Amino acid sequence: MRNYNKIFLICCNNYDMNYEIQIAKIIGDYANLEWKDIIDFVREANPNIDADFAINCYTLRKYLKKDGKIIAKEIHSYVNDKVIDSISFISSVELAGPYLNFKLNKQIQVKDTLNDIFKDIDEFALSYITKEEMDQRIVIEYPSPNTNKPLHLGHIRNMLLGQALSKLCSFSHSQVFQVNLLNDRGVHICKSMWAYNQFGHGSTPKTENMKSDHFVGKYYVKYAEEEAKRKEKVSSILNEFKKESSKQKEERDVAIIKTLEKKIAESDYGQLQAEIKDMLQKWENQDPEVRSLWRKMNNWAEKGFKETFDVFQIKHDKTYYESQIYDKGKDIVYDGLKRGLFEKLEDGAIIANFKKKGLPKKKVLLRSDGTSLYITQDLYLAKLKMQDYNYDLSIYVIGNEQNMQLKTVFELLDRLGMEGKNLHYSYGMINLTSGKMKSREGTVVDADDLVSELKTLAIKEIEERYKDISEKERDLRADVIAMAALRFYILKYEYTRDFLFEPKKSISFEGETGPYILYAYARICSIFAKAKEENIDVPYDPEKDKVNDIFNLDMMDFSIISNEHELNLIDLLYKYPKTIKDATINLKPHSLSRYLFDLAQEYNAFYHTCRVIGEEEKTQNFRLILSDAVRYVLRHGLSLLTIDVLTEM
RNA sequence: GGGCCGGUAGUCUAGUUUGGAUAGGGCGUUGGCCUUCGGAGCCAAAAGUCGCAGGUUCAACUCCUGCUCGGCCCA
Repeated sequence: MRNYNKIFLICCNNYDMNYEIQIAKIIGDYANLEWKDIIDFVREANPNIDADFAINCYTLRKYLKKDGKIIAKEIHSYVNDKVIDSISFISSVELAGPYLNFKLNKQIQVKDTLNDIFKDIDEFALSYITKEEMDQRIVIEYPSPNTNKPLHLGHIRNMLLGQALSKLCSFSHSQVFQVNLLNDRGVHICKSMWAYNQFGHGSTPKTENMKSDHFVGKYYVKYAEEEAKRKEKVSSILNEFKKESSKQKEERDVAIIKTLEKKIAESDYGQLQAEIKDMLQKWENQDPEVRSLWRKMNNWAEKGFKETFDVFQIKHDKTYYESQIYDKGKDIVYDGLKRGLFEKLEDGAIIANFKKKGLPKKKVLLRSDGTSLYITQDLYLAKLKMQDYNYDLSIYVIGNEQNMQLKTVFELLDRLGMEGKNLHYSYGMINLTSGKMKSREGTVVDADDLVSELKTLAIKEIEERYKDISEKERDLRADVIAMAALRFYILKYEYTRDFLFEPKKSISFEGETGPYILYAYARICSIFAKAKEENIDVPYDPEKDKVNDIFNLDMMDFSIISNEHELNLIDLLYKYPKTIKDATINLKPHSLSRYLFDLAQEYNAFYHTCRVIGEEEKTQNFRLILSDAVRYVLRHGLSLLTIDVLTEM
């Protein structure tokens, strides 16, 4: 005879209130299987069914070779005849065709859930994540910008995703190392430098009273304008050249092409290109003048980035500089060549060949003149990260336009026998109504500008509601609200998805938004403040941000629960650990965002139907503690998304 | 030419990893709710061939094949 008491004991253990596992164990006992074989088939019941969990017994045919309906019938009578009396957390099991519908004993669920939340919310939140899924060493690289222009909306998505992953992973007890790579050398920065030499006249961010990275970006735009102007003058020649050189090899007229090339080179446009190339050359040759200007402009860019990172509360453990590593990694390539992994072409270039689908047929790793490429540096940086952090997992937060590039890098690292897993966290592009964001065409949404626009909007909203608010308090609230709006807006989308940014419509403070969630939070606090005025004991004092440990859950009577909104809230609270697991293990911050919105939404529904203050004491106490549980979970979840809360808004 | 990703009401989107009961939200539209704890809110209604066509299955938004449209990348 199987030992049901054991199940009973586990169920009563507050550390293990995972009802799905308990149900899987019961079925496992019946079918002589491990609960792990069954757990995936225990699902949350469809919302239109009056039950908490359901098993579709067709799914069990894998183990029990019978018709699903017959399996359901047999398990149903087994559970009802032999098990249910010894199990307290299930109130009933019903049969519906192939479905077995389990209803929980709500009183037990409420007590277990609230107990776990207040006992240790971290432990509660992590209770679905296994030990093996924790305790990893994870390097997360983001946002790795170029230093020739300020950060834009695309970087915001990158930063918020990288930051959310970092928080989620370190919350689940992994050691997280956040690193950044500054792409501080190359043609792009030379262009800004060139324009500064032309038009800068020794000005500085200070003399122009500009944020320093915007100052650098201004010259990048100036360069682009200048280039366009000069290009325009030779546009007919360029077109001719393009036309001729795009012809089939046999049809091309080499003489014409050479003449056109010469004409272009002699034009202002050609001159400009030559000057940029020359500057790049000088940079590589350590020319003091070029290097000095380069250092100056990069410092401005980096300083500006840091200010923006501060606004987003981003801190990196380490910053790598492309200028310090771009030339390294050659040894890795030579070593690979020696080991027969790569191939040397007749002209001296070293390449890797691929046969796999989704990879290029070949990739040059080292040019014939021995100079390195981006990919050479990528290999070196991976090695460097391993030296620095000895990681288990290295996450690259990089847009999906670089899918092939990253896939190639990972394949090479594999081939070279580098240990540690690599993951390209490949997020989707943000498009504008006008199409793609292009910095040189000025169609980017600037990160700092967007933040300040949102703040202005938030200030307006606050002033409409509070005439006499102090400027300091107003700005503080506007700050929290604006950032909540921005963060939630970005983090509510599934990360792989491209999405459209419409400035006026996109970021609102109503509906499915960050401020909506903050509003629910503030409402709860408002109830507590009001209760306090009426000398009612409250579980949380919003004014002092202090938890009052006055409610003894063991002494509370949960038999009064009957309202569907109360039950919905309990269900949602119960689901929090599952959400955390999905967000953390599958690296999907948006599940957490959506969950928090659902919880806020359900609380608002509850709020409009159920009074808290002034109800009969048992009900009032229960609703106070339930409200506080919601408040606590909201705050906990929001903090993982780096969204602050307000007790008043 | 090749590879990868996506197509869900007027519109934006969740769900597809692991097939399972009546496909969830938001915005917008229409109509209600302020002498009750905050209207940045709540309730209700209208709105869907889940891109198209096949296939697998007792069962397909979900898996497979082909097509189509869009995005990105490679040559």
